[in-house]
Amino acid sequence: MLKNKATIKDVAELAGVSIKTVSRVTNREGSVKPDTLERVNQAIEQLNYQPNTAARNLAGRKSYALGYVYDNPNAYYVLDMQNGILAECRDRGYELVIHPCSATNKGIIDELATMVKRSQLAGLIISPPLSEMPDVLTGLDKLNIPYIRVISGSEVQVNSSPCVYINDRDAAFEITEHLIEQGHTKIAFLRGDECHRSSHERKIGYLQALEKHGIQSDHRYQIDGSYSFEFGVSGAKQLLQLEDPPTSIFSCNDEIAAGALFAVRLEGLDVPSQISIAGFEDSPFSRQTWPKLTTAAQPTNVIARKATASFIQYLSSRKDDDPHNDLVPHLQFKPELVLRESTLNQARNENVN
Amino acid sequence: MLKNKATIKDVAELAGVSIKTVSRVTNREGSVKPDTLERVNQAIEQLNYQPNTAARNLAGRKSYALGYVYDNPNAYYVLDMQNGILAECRDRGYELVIHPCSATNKGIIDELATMVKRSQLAGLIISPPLSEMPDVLTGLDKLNIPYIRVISGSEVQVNSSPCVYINDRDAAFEITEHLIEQGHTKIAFLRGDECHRSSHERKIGYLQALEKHGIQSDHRYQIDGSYSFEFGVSGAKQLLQLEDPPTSIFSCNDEIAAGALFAVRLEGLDVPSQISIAGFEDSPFSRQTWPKLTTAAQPTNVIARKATASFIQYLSSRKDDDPHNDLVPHLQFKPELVLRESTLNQARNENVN
DNA sequence: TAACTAGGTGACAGCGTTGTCATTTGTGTG
DNA sequence: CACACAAATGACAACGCTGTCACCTAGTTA
Repeated sequence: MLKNKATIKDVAELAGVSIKTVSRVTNREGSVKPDTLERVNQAIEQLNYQPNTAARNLAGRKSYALGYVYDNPNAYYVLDMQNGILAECRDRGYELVIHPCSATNKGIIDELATMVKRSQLAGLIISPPLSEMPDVLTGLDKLNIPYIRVISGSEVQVNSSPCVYINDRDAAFEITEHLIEQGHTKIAFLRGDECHRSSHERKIGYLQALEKHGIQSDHRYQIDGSYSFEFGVSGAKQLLQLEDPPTSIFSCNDEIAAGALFAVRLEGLDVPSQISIAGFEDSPFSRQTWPKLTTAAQPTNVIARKATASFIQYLSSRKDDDPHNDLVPHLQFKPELVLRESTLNQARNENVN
Repeated sequence: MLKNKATIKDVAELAGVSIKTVSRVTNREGSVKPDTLERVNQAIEQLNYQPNTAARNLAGRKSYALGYVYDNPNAYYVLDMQNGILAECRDRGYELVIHPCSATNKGIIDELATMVKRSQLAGLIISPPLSEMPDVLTGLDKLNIPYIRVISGSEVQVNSSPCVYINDRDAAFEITEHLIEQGHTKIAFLRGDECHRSSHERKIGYLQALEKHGIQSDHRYQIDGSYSFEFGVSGAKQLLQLEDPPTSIFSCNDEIAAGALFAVRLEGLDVPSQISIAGFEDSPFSRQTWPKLTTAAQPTNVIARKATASFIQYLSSRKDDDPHNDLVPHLQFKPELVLRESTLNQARNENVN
């Protein structure tokens, strides 16, 4: 296929040194006299030598590959994460190994361990819901596999592993407050999957906003479900059948909101004049409805990139014998409120695009 | 937990064979007696053995890594492809390097060449629209980089590179014929992106069905656009404004169909009793509408998997000095008609789930 | 002067797998 | 029964690199 590349031997021969010395140079180990260094570098340049990664990995030492582990049904989210991670990896000369898996799989830890070993991964990047499962994390800790995780959380947990916190709680608080400011007091909440921490965080934010504004929390308005269009439809239907239905629905994500919107419009209600609907995530769903959805934007791509950058930094600086250094990265992001027509009475816009 | 991973030696010992025989099994080289094979496979399973990629790459002249190259806005499609490829790669002990890129980028060939070299890839898997761009293909041919591509096409092009053909044409024919059987004669067609061959193939199928049944093709009913929800909305609106609007709309994919469905229902029309709508692809969109969409299912995951399997087989069997052997894989798939409520007058179902 | 240091350097043994080629086993033939 | 020939299997040397450890200088100390 491609040209046979120069090996370390060729370089050594040309520079008149042993292969070990060449290795010292390429790995910046030091202990090389300046003029030897010069000669070797010249030979490397002349032959356009690039160390063979396979041989390098085989022979031992660290690897230049990360793994991205996910179990998330949301294709948009996963691809956004993946693209962000990939962008940073390319920049830093790292490889990325993708690993979709099933969180319910009992042998998940073995599976991950095998993969890490096989591909000689330097560490793992883990997104929800896997990143929020204690068993998985302690399993990895036990095996001493480094990882950074993205989770839903409003506060940094000190002394824990590298982590990126998405402050869903405060963002949900803001969305709810926005609805209250629009004059709503009967605000329903459609919650996503039990196993996603974001479901709970967003609900907490919702409840806190109600409390702050002295609105009684009403259990009939709070329905638990899953992050799906279908639940949005059924949840909204259930709400509308109440003798005193809500005037607004805050859905735990855009997919649910799209379902709710669909169901509500089928009942002949106008959005937002008769009922307001808000989502969360700023996924394509939120723009592919009419009216477009008010939501909270989490720039997943950017988050993934920054997380990856921090993680790489962390990996190369950390000492194996000193796990408790102060360089453990803890990033925080808060999704931004995005106001659109689905909750804005005054700003109705008939244009779908 | 198995900190020390099993090597080929351990497997060989447990199975009572030489390491070479184990290698034969893991690489499906053949020349292994059934009962030996059985024993080795059992040992592999028992030890949870996974070949070390670094060692393989080093030892063999070939590499055990593939690249997946895509430039496709459809997250569901990309992820389906990716998961399928990945599943097969895992089975075969191959690594996968993901490479999202921009088809409009002028230096795309250089970009791919660099990546192939850096990651020592054995070959590339390419999906539309990149797989349908002649410049890209000839560029890769020139560099002698092996690839398999997935394209929309109804006929095998002999003497070309490995290829997977998705017979969109015949499937579109069937969908159109189904609409005709339902009594429709005013059938509109909303076409997707110009640069996707599938747009054209599906339209050809549509036209052929009209012709076969003696229905005059009407240009006012045929609108070109893009694979997006927005186009579905605007396209449908445009159709409904005709003084003689169509009684059914065949959309080039589910996203367009979902948009069309949305627009049509906003106009107060009932689906399917007043107007029928069909999509294509069987994406989640097709199930997240009400009524659910009639569509054509292309099992992307399976297709990706089989394509990968053939490609690996091809790569390991092919001789560098004999590029024109008869083993060049040419797979064909035809999307299956999926009948749902959006086109079935008799079978209306109020249940959204 | 001998002994001791430390900075440079090289010889060599793996790392886990595949390729090559030799060897063993089985099968059909005269 | 011996013989040829194919199928199945194994022994062993790569593959390109790093880790270990021994060695060789000079320069320093007592």
